[in-house]
Amino acid sequence: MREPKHPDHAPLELERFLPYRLSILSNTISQGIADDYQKHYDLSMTEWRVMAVLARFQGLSAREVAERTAMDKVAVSRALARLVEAGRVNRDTHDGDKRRSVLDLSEEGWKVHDEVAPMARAREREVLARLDEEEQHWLGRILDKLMGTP
Amino acid sequence: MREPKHPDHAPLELERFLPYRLSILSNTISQGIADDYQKHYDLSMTEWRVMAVLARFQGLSAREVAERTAMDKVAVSRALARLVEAGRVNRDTHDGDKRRSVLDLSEEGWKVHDEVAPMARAREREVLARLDEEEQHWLGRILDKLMGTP
DNA sequence: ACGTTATAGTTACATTTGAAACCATTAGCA
DNA sequence: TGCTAATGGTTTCAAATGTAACTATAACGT
Repeated sequence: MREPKHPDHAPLELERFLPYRLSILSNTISQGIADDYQKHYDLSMTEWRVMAVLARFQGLSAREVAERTAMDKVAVSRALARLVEAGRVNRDTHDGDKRRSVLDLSEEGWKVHDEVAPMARAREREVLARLDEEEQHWLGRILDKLMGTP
Repeated sequence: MREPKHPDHAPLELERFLPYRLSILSNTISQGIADDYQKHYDLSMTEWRVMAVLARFQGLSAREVAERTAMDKVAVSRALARLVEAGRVNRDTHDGDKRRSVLDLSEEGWKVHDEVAPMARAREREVLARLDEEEQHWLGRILDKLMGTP
């Protein structure tokens, strides 16, 4: 194999580069979880995220869903179209503002949620199980800090 | 705002869910960096990753690039097509195995690399600067562990 | 040497995603 | 009130991506 050397150019070491590593790790984990339900429930990751926030916050508008999922409104619109079509989400119109929708999981939606959520949690535990107590603690703290709004 | 409550369903708290948080963080950081060069250099993130590994390892084949970037071979093929077209990468054929290509950054490619790499590194530093020494240490250790192959 | 299998890489097609344009409705304000 | 701007949401079109099929070359086993 060739030598990793080119002194006068200071090449980037991709495999030590934080953004790259985070990207690989994140994709690996998220894809692993998605594989658990995508095929079996015909449910995309974006759709699942929408369902997850609707499980916690009932009656949100599409815009509010977008905020809470960090997805853009087009993605949310599309996810909702499929979810409503599949009978997993009920969509009403807001009284007094006909632009807004009022979203909720349907019975069927709750059923899916109650099966997928434990799977997702189990996967999270598997990942965390690779770290000891102390590392888990620091990870939480680091994420809080990096994702804070200073 | 509505109350986050639905006791008999144990909804997932997305904003505390590790895979979700990692995904948001990773996308925010990577996109921030990409914004630095995408428009200005007409260079996609995948193309940049290919250039970065070719800066470190000269004469790789496309398959080897795929391995080192964790991209699939189709993505690499497409990135290379554009990079060669743009005159940023030289592609030769391997002596003794006409299937393999032998890839290197061109003069022009090095020029781009030498401008983009410092920008990327600066961004990484900005992120890390939000953590203190100890946190940086733990982050590195945690990533090593989570990305290891046990 | 010859037929089979495997590998490197590209192409074709379908699906996903993103950006901008686009309705419909509401808010702001003269 | 009536006009303009802003907002919620969908649609449209182009670019990005994934999967499978394909071509060309090389490796393997007999």
